[in-house]
Amino acid sequence: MKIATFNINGIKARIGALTDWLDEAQPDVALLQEIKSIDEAFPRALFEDRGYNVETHGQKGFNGVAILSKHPLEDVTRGLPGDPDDTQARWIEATVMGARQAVRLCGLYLPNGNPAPGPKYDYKLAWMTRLEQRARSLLADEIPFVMAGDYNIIPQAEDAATPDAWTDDALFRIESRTAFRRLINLGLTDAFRAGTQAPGHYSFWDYQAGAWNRNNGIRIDHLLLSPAAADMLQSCTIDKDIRGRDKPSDHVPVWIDLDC
DNA sequence: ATGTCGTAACGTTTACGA
Repeated sequence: MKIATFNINGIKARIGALTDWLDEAQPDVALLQEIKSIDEAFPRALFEDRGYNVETHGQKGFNGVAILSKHPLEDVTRGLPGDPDDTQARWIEATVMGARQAVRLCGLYLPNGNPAPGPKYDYKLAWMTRLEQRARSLLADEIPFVMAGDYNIIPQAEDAATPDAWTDDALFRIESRTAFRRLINLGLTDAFRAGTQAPGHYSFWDYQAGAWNRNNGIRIDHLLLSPAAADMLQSCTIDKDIRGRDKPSDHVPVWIDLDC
């Protein structure tokens, strides 16, 4: 089963680029972030016509996540547990049936957190504490799971072309990286790092200052796998070439092949 | 070159978030 994460940076502006990629890549599941749309305005027919089931968790103008799946989606839930006052649309879950077993899919758009320090950074770190609690709960459920999305975390220096430029940034500050490490220390696998330790692999290039042309990127879009899901991992691929197309998102798709 | 996008709004330009 091909499961992808893709921060599309606005559905209205990305209809062409997104449908082109879907038609070529043919993922079974696409976990989308930053749809920047309310649910009612999401062009679901575009994807239903291509054989996808569509579940959204949107809000006006900002944030918003969605799941597209060629297989039926069951037990869909919206919102990361742990703070009833959190109104930001950053989390959606659903269960999909593989050939042999069910897999819980979690799509996430982790807060950016800049400027740091400050209230936005505090929100990011608090959100990551809730994320860790959700991961612990899912581990206890003993269902294989995938937590995929825009983590807004550069895990290590090898994941940035110019790590020194990110020292004080919320994406690379020690508290952010430590919170990401806590997820890994629970036993979760960073799918991309299961395949290579090499530097120079990125999933985001800023629109500014010719970042793409200079390959000044960062790797911030991740798929974390529970131990049972990691046992089914066949490969993890970054669709880098998507960034060079017309009207691209600033992120590219990252996907795994899961033998489930 | 305080460098680019996407979205919203008392819109024809500015503010905000990234």
